[in-house]
Amino acid sequence: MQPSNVVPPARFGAQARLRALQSDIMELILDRELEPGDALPTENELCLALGVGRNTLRESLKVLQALGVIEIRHGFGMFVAPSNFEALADGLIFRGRLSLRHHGLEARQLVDVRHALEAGLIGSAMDEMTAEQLAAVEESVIRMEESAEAGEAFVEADAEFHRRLFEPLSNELLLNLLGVFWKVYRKIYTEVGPGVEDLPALAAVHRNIYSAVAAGDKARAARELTHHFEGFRQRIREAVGE
Amino acid sequence: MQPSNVVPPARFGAQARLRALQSDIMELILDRELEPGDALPTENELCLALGVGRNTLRESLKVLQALGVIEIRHGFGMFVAPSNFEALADGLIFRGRLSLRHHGLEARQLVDVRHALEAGLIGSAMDEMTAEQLAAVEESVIRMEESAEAGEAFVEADAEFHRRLFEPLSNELLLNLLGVFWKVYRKIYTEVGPGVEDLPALAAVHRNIYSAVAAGDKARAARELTHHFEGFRQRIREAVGE
DNA sequence: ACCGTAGCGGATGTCCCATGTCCCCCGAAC
DNA sequence: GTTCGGGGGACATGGGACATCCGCTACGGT
Repeated sequence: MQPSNVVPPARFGAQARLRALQSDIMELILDRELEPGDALPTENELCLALGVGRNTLRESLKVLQALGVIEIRHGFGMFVAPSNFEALADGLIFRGRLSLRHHGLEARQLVDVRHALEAGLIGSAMDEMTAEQLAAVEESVIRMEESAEAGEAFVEADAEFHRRLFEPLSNELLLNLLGVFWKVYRKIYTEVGPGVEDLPALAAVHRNIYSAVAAGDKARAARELTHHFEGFRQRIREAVGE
Repeated sequence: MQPSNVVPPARFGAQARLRALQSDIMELILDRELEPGDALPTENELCLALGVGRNTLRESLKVLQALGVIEIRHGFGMFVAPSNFEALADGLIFRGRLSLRHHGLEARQLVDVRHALEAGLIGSAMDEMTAEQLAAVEESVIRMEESAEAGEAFVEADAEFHRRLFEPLSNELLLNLLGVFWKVYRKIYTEVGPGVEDLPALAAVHRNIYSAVAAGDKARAARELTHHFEGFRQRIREAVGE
């Protein structure tokens, strides 16, 4: 009936079996040479093919959906999906917020990871940056400055600035990862941040980063990025130190 | 029937509702001030508290488990978990393998991300490294060399080497992330790798990295790491170019 | 002939229930 | 005091029923 890959003697841990089922589904996608965008078999067909019940199957399917492996469209079908890190961000944000209730260790580590990523990569990004890309970065800075002058927050321009900074690496996966940490940072920021932000100062920090990049001074660019994060680390310490 | 926080007019996408449920569960953990290791309410209690059926709840729960937010122990209960990136690695490995069927773009990007992480962080790690930690790194290299001489593969020593290299940063989260990319790299490596590995050469590469670190030469350390990855990028190109 | 809409079929979403499995706890026996 | 085994609670799995949604098609009006 089934390929014999089902339920050894159930002697394995339940957790391992669920992971095995996820692997089986991914293996099936690879075996059938499905490409992103292609439809998967229906739930019932998968139940039969994998020899598990619909509930069990759906639990694995949902996990794969959260991991961005598949996309599920209600009433239509399931498809191999392009990358999607949304769920990862949510999980990390949760961990950061959870840690803020204690000593904020993980929150600081999350910020440190973003810091390490950006400071470590800025040099390579500068090597590859074209004049157009540099101009795009400055455009984001200008939008920040305009917003700051008008007293408006500039979340969007901030995200764009950092994205454009690393676009020259032309690594979509890396940009997604940086985007995740940007989002995590942003969330932790609003959690521990002060009621009012010093918008002009924040815009100035980005202006400094830009000018270091424009000058081709990698060491200074990394240093300016460090400033960008250092103040925030301090604030976390204060927030949990109370 | 249910508390009324359910299904506005069901006008929302199904995907969004599932994500909202996950958020609700995480909010509930934060509200009740549960710490890692604490037990969550039972499934039935959560069903009542959140106003959803058990299956729907379980699908969200499994996602949170995969994200490392909670830990489910069969027959005992559910608990707030320490970080766990296992599922993330599986998802990334899948994407890499999937891309190898075509042009290997994502596989190369995955390797590039690991490269960028390690090369970008090695400098900071060297700043913080103590003599004991340096000795531990060399110990891993020696184990590699011994294994290579005996003609045995050294997967474990390899993982340990890279982990010890970045332990000085004392950022558990970052080490987990690097561990994920190590695992992804390893998997892609065995997928496209040659039947036989040049073990002595591989050990020598690590020896070179170590000596650059021991000498305190950051630029050379980053360069040696680049060598470590460059050959592999080439092999991916060959594997998909055939 | 064209277009808008109502209806149909199929697939996923949600839920409940029954049964299997596992784990911790505690009491009894040694 | 230690060990073994039963009990009870909690999760795991499977199946079925019904709700909901989506894309397609066929009908009817213009």
